[in-house]
Amino acid sequence: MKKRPSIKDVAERAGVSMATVSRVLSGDYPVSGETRARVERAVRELDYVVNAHARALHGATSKVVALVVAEVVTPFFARIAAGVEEQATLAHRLCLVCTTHADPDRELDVVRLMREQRADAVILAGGVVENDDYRERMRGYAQGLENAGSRLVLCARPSLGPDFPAISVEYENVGGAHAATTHLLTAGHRKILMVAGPVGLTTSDQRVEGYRSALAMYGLPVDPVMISHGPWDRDGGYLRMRALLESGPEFTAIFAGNDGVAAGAIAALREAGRRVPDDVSIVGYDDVPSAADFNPPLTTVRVPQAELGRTAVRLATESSRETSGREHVMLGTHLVIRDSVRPLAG
Amino acid sequence: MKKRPSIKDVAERAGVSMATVSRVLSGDYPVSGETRARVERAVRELDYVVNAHARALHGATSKVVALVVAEVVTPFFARIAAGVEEQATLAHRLCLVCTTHADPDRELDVVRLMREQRADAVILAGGVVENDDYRERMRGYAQGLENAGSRLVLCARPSLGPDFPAISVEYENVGGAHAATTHLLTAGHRKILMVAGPVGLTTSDQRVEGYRSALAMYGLPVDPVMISHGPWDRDGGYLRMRALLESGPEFTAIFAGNDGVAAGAIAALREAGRRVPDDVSIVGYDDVPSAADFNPPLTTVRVPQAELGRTAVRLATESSRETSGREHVMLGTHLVIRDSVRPLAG
DNA sequence: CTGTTAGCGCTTTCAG
DNA sequence: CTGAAAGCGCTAACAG
Repeated sequence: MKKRPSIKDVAERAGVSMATVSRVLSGDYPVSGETRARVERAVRELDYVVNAHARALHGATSKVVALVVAEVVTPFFARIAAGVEEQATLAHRLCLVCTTHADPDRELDVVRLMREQRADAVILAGGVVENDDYRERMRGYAQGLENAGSRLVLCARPSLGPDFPAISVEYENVGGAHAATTHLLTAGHRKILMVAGPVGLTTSDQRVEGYRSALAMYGLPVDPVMISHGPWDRDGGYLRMRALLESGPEFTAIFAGNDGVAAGAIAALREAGRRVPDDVSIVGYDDVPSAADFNPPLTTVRVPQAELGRTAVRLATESSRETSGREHVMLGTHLVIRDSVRPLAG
Repeated sequence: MKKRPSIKDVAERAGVSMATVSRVLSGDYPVSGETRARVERAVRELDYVVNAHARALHGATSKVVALVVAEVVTPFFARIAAGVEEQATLAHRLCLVCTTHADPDRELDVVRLMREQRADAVILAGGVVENDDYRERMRGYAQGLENAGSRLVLCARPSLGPDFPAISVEYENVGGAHAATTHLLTAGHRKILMVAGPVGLTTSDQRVEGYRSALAMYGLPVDPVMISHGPWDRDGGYLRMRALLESGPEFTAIFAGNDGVAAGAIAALREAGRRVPDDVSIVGYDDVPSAADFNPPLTTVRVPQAELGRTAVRLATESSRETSGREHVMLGTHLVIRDSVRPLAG
């Protein structure tokens, strides 16, 4: 295993100076055709590739954008990641992906690693528990990243205000929940259970807010027992629905915090002999790719995850000095009507 | 935006030499407690972080593993990615993700980028069309990567033989298909349609092979018209099933090349008034997370994607000089029985 | 234990 | 158009 060739080797082989090699490699510089050809041949013969690190030592940043998420398996994050990767490629950037498992310590480590890498942008994606600790942490990141020449992007989570030195890309989370609930309401349902996520998690809280506002719009009171908080994956939905069925309030419809919860709830409902949608209607959130294959096909709220990811990278890589990395964009959501909601009989 | 501090600034502020700073930063070196404290304080006050690039300029590689896949949204790849990321983190590596959209040119670009980055390992994951061009390309990668000190890992695709200088991590793809088909056979089905992927794609071809071998084991002939090749996503499954229903052979069961195809096929079947599993049984492949929520819950083959990803990284980061990056591991698959198969009536 | 001094591989003035 | 030389920020001998 011989040592890999450096620009010096190429220069020697081509009989030119290192500077010349560097010039033909970077392209944008007048070099005589003959010299260029010789260098290119040497490069090919040596199978030479530049050392990105040596190169990055000069410029301020390093042509990579980093995506930091809690985890990467759920369709929600996978689709954000796909959008980020796609746009990063378009912007001639590499895409680094890290997970935190929602652990602030891990997040701290990861953001710092990204600083070490001199990433152009660090994209923090997904809901969070938005307490003081969080805000302070973000302020620290923003500062550290900013005077390292890279930008912080908050994606699929609330903006921290127009004065906060970060780009934000949100989606109409509250609006989507409002629309979902309204859909149930217009179908005549009044006893609507909301099976939400953990208390405090922004994504879930906003969805609860949309649920509340829709009810309010109909002049209906919000009964706290109709809102269940807890883990919002399939298991959480299944377990909580089972408990609710056993000793919970009456209901004719369910607004599930996300499609995973909806899947679990449907399974529990079916086990209990309640037919969906004949006996109980349900709407989900996120529109995971398989929502159309659920039984019944799930009416749910489509979230533009890929677009969130793309936009995050686009803003981060294009943002001009004027805006100084403080822009804020809000993407829309919309209800996808399938077959899990029925007008209330009677 | 002032310039970011370098190790020199820290040294000055702490009143020591750069070497000393470097030593306390790397940790593994005797430094007096007092000096260490002073350096650490300076680091904190300056909010200093090392420059990973400058550091990487010394060592041969750069603590990153790269994952190269066709795309990142489907659960199959998302789960491999999750495994890779997880294990990379354990091995104190960063995880770079790139997509090729199955375009060889793009793949070439990406692998070269990874070489520029001095990645420890480059993991190529997912099925491929295994022609001469492919083999030659891989040989080129392996060579380039090898004498750059990093390793090539072939993941979820066939090994290129024990002499090929790459690590391979496969799963029992043929075996899983064999088991799936046998499951249908033991339920009494004889007219089994195989809705496979594109001809030549290793993943699909192996599944067809398992289908054939199971039939052969039962002494049954393999009728070519019973095997449909084409795009193997939900749409492909839907469209092809519709065509098959209109003017295809008779069948009582279906072996779908993957769960997406199964979902599409089920949708088409239902539209045509054929009940699943009462009229036709079906088994899928991959066991996507939502397979249990399909209508009916889908019997399918579980593939250990996360484990494939983890193993790929583990072998790449742990492989010793003796094995010289040539190991080959095969992971198991198994049938997950749910509710989409019924014994053939009569 | 600590400082000095070479580079690592590349880009970029500054001179030809 | 091309070359020489000065670093970029860090680590790794080599001396104290």
